[in-house]
Amino acid sequence: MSTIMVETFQSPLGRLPVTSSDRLLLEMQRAIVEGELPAGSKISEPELARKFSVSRAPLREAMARLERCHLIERIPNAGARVVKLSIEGLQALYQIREELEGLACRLAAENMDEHEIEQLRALLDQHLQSQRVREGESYYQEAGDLDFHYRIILGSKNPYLINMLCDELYFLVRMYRVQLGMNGPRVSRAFDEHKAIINAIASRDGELADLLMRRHIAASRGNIELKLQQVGTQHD
Amino acid sequence: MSTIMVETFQSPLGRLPVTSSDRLLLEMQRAIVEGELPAGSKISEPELARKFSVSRAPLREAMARLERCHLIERIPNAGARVVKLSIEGLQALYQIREELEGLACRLAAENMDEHEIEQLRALLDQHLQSQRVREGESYYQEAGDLDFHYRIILGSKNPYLINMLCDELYFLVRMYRVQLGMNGPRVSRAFDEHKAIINAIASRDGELADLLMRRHIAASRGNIELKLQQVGTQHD
DNA sequence: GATCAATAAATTGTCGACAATTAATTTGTT
DNA sequence: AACAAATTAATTGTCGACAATTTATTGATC
Repeated sequence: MSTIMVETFQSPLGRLPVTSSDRLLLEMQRAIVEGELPAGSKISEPELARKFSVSRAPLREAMARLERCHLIERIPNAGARVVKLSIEGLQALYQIREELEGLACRLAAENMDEHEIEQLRALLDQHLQSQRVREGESYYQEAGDLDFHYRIILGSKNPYLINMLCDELYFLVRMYRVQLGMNGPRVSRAFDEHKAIINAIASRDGELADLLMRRHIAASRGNIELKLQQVGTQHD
Repeated sequence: MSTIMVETFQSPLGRLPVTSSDRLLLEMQRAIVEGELPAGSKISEPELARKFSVSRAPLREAMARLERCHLIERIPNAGARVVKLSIEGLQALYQIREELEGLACRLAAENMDEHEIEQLRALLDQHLQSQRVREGESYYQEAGDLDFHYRIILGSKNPYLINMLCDELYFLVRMYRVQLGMNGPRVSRAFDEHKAIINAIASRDGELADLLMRRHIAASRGNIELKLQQVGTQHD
């Protein structure tokens, strides 16, 4: 018996989108992360249902899942709003991220096989060849940085960890990244940090990989904090 | 202006149950955790809807939330089953728990105020006076052990951490605990470990509290692992 | 008798409409 | 004119029915 293994799903669903509510979820995740549905704005069920040409049933199911990944906040009988980005929120989020992705690195160093590590190296080389990364224009937009973290998390082989990071926290992380951006010298530095993390994993040094990932995430947070303070003081 | 603050919600909802689907969620969580809906059994939407005298709409919303806390597993167009308990699942779950509750302890040592710590001590004293705990019969059933971990997690003051641990992972943890039980000498040892953790938090030693909590959880896991192996070999 | 195809039954996903709750508007009073 | 209460409008939560998909059963073929 031979089955054709599909490439690792990096879909937020863990599967191909089959139902209406699946498609809605993906579409709304994108819209919120990219700011098309502005942070803090109210979500009208009838309006969105018309916009996407579906009934409210699958829309509400999609919204339940959006709430799960912290992209919207619901109050019973009152409605839902897109989350707001804040420094406190960022710090609380990245505190968790440091811990969990550090753990993911440690586990990845134990559990990733040589082939997966090789693929990860290839991915980084691919990023290096990208125009935008070389010019320090951006990194976040590429499936790039995301994919790098994704693969390490998947490499941990812990289903709960994978679920929490890839399905729940990452959209919010991406929302901060996309709306407050990574650019300038941080881009190439982030790239170098990724390299170092892979090397640690490849040499099966989980402790080091853990440490490097924590630093990497802390640096990334500092970068976004600065931007947040800038836009925060803009409107004073 | 004076507002009356309600006691910390230890409701899984973070609020009082207002809607039908809220009540359904609580009821089904209890039923699954206590094994009334047996592990691995299929869930029939029409049947359960009749049983609880509601339509399928709120039932499906409750099921979406049950999936979120890993109590059921759904396959699109195919149905949902109650999760099965396994050693691999337990290990993956407790691996996360060690990390996150360790973090929670560290943060709690920083962020809990004196009053909260005092309340926590009072809670433990209360447990000690409980008949069942003194006789080593059980600990898990009390809101007891749960409440202890709950309060520390709440004490971390990190909303994402609180959400992940209290709303998502804890029901599965309780399911392992309730169905595979804690009894015998482990009960009083667990109590002593709780005491030590509080002391560390009270002396603002986050590092120690972290360490002690990790050990506490690891010990608890070992205890459940033994039980799982027993029931696992029973049916061979 | 076993295997596969076709049909039938059951279950899930989606829809439109109604009931309950909340928010907005209007009206009346100070 | 400002505030409060009552009414109106809008939104959310729930329901029953239909459509699409999957599972079970039946029947045909080798």
